[in-house]
Amino acid sequence: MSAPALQRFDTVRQAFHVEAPYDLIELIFFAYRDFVGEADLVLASYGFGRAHHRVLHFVDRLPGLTIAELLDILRITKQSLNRVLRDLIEGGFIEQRTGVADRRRRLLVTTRSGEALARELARVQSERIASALAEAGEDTRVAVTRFLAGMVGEGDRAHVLELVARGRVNGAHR
Amino acid sequence: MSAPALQRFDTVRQAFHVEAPYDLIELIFFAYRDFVGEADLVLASYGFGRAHHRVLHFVDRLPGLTIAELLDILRITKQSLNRVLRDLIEGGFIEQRTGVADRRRRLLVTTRSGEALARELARVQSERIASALAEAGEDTRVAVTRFLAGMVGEGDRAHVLELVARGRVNGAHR
DNA sequence: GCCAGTATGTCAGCATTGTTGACTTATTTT
DNA sequence: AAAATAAGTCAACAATGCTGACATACTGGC
Repeated sequence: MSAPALQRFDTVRQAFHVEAPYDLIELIFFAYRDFVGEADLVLASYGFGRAHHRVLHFVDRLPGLTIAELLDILRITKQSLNRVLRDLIEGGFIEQRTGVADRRRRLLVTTRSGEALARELARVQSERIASALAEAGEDTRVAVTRFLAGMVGEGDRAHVLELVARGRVNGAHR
Repeated sequence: MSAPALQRFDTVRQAFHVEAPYDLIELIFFAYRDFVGEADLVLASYGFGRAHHRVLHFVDRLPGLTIAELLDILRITKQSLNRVLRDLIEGGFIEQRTGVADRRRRLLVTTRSGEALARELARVQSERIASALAEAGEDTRVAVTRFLAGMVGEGDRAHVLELVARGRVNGAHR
């Protein structure tokens, strides 16, 4: 919708007292809370937190990821990243390799145990997603995927969709 | 699905190398990041954070909420809640009233400016949801609602759905 | 009316994960 | 050789979780 069109819509919405989708706002909160909460339990037994999960997940999905790319995905500072990355490297879950074309770069890859943990976390979350999709009806998946993509900021959406697709390809090749 | 049925499903899944829904796992991360990120910008101009948003939101939606109920919704400790609640009360966004039936209880309600801020935040988030739904096709809403409800932990789902419904009723009455 | 239980508030300390700012090192590009 | 880039590090701080301990006010049962 264009900007003027949005303004007209807004006027109409106010005139008719269209209610905000409070049910969805709240369900997003509760769904996310439980979605990440279950993984947190697994992580806690390794002494890790959510930040470690995010790093491990994307390194597993995008092997050879550089620090700069990871910072861009997570939108945190390198100081924040370094803390959790150090934990993962010292724990033997992630390894750094020096870039070939550019030796300044650190290419991140999971070790065997890093991959195992990443997959275990993905499995837990997958099961919750699968059961939610099953309850909602299997044709729900396309709708949900499109909805979630639409929730991503417009400026970032193309990039995010490209990353998600890149992850799929890598995943299929391993 | 029953537990033995899930085990059989798992065996089949492994045998056929069924991929986890990595696209959805990642889209949930990116969608949530941007969904709350936009509200964070508004909150920052008031000197508030996400924790304040959650408290303000539920007090606005469920006027007369008690501390105990709020703790149950947010799943945090009373010490954590008290810090942000104090900020909101001192800032004049939330008021406490003594319970009538039970004078130990503190019934929480938003002030005029608290209501205004809560509605402003809800408006920002509503617009993102509305545009995501519009892009995905309007019939998506039912599917997304069911999916999100299915993502909530089973033990909590009935309670969550009741809360969401209660909020709607109150909202219509104001 | 007393007493156990409940609802709330508060102090102190700590962990995780985010931030800014400043600076270093290694490497590539110009 | 100089400038730009990729990454690492130190120090300090903020937001938001946590545990444990204890205080206050009120209710409900006996």
